[in-house]
Amino acid sequence: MRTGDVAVGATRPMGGRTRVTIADVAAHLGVTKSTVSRALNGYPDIAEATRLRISRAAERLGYRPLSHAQAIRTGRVRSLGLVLQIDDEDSARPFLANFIAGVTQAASDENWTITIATAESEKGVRETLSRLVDEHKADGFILPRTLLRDKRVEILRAQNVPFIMFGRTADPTGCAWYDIKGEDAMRAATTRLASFGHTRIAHVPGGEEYTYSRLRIGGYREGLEAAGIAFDPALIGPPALTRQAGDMATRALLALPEPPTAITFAVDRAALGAYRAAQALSLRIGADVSVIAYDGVPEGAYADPGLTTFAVNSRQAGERLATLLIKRIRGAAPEELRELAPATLIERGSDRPPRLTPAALARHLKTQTNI
Amino acid sequence: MRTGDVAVGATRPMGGRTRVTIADVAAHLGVTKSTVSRALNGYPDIAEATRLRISRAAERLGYRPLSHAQAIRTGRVRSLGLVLQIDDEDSARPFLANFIAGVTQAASDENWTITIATAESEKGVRETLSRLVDEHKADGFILPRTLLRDKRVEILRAQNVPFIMFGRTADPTGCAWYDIKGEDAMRAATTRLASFGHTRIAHVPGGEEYTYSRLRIGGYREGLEAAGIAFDPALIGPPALTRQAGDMATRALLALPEPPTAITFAVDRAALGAYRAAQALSLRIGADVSVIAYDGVPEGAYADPGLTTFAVNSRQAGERLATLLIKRIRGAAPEELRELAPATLIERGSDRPPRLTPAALARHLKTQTNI
DNA sequence: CAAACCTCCGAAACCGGTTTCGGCAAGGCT
DNA sequence: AGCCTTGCCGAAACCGGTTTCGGAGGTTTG
Repeated sequence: MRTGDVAVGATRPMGGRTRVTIADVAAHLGVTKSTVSRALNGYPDIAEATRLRISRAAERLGYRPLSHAQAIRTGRVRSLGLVLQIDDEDSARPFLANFIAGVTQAASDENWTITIATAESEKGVRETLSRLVDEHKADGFILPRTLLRDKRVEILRAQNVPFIMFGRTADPTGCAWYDIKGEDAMRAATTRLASFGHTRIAHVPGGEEYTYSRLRIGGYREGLEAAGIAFDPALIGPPALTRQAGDMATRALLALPEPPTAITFAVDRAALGAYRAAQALSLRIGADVSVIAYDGVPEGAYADPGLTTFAVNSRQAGERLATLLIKRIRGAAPEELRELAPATLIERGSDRPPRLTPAALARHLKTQTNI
Repeated sequence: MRTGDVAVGATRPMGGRTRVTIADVAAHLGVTKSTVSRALNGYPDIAEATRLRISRAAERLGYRPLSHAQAIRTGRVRSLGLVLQIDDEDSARPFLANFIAGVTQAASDENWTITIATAESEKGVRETLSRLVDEHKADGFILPRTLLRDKRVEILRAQNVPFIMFGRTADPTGCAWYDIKGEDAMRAATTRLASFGHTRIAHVPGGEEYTYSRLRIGGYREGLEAAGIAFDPALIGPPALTRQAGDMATRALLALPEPPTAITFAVDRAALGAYRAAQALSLRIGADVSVIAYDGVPEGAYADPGLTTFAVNSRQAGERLATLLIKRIRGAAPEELRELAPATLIERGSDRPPRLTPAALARHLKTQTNI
């Protein structure tokens, strides 16, 4: 085939003109493939002059090694795996775009790529994860939404595949992770509310199977202690991850004999449910009942009043996770690859000094609901 | 190495126990690699009995071909490429999770994977796209957010790389696409408003560089015509893609001597800006001014009153795009790979019969603003 | 019964890289 | 001068698959 011949239509599977291979570079310079390979990969037994000559020629000829051709010998495909669970309509949504942006950014800085897959259930996630591992589609995996006991970890550990978790776990042996200090956020939220004069402060946790949930409850209790407020188990509401559940949890807490005048939520979305509950009970968020939550979903800004929350920088999380994972794949010990980052408070209007005492609030609620 | 030997620590780059290769399967059966390969890939010159024997053995031994090992000879990595532009804070966000879910679902049904990358600018997108093409990280690409004249198309066409667009384009030669009939939606929105009794109906288009924008304006004009309303160029507002821009566009339209009592928006997010404008002008959406938009973002449901909109099923879009692209990669002609799907109307409270005539609305507005 | 054809599979080349091994030449050491 | 290093690179094997080529054996045809 002469140079300039170009496949027409779909004759050639892909890539119009023939690729320039390592053999082309070698022939062009009158050296062997092996020399080119070693020069380009920084082996020590190549003369500096030769290395320069080769890398310049490679550059000029536009030589790009095929990562999958390299992979067959090296066992590295230069790709990071990410298996997302997309179940209920809106779970991972706001989080996702920035997170992916962060991950891909860090990855492409090292000239790696991301292989992404989704599943609808935990079981589905494990199955796709296994498949990707079997077919070696990625050199390592990022595990979002870490559970207290996470079967994904068992799978990867058994196959000896590098991974990093977004979130801590119950059994940390051999695990690298990046996590946000949700416990600090919840402690700060609680002391903040206490400093406003609240004495009955409730907490609505997230999903029990998640590690973060336990941590945030811990932070809440620390906050109470720091403020000198006795912990009341009744003020731990039922777990809530959705608006609907948050609505119910809020109603349940307000129905207590001595209701809270402030509620901390482990999850923004649940906190938005409190707005609904408040409206139904003719209560005003940020006056009759204060709210501080965690996540930083955009909807919080559009609520009325705006939701005060501890926002996580998910773009940065993605970036760090990717860089740490690459280090892990390159051999770093997992114990050295653990990072914690703070959440940042976004003050809006949902947390204010209490307008009523708990007792007055209870009386007020009695007049509203006619049960 | 005896069977049972397992690499400890990070000795072996990945995959604890040695992989079972095609040679293992062949040896186990006393045939050659080539026979196994042909049997598994459905070549016609393998006896049915042999094929069965081989595929059963492969199954039992847990043999999984490495796609990158196959790729080196076949030129196919069994991966779909997706380069996302994540620029302004919240552009692609709600769209993304479901879209990716759809794409990955369809891809993994065929045992393909998705290689994803992001960039912040159009230029960045083109650069990453070129890089992925050069390194053959994917066999074909999905191009979201098609522009009227799209340079990504030129890049891929030049390299003869298969692709499919989410959205139509000005020059369709050689292009496969999937798109939502936004023009139909806008026509329906307009006739619907007209049927409510609105006579002054405005339209706020999306970004001018996008194909859809032009199409939706066309639909709007068709709707006017069908309702027997004369087109008034003054009622085409400035393009708006964000809440902020939608706010401004709404104010501009309402400041007209004969203001519209209804506005159609090419984009939900812009329509949400109208709520702000209305509040500032003491107007009630769904009474003083009606609104119908397009996209189906979740925030629309939480607006008060809820935003009536034409929602696109982005999960389905992802699914179809992936399946069509795979067909394209397998050699189907692009002309046969063009699909249009309808948007579905979600009726909420933002579109109602007008409470005031345009003249009365204008008078009302004069009393509000003291300029 | 030989020639011509199929059917089915083995042998070997091939894809584009990496890595091992060994050898040549120059330099250092006694 | 002879020997031993050391630096540098070529030759060839290798990775895990796919694909071409050809040939053995059985079947059909003339």
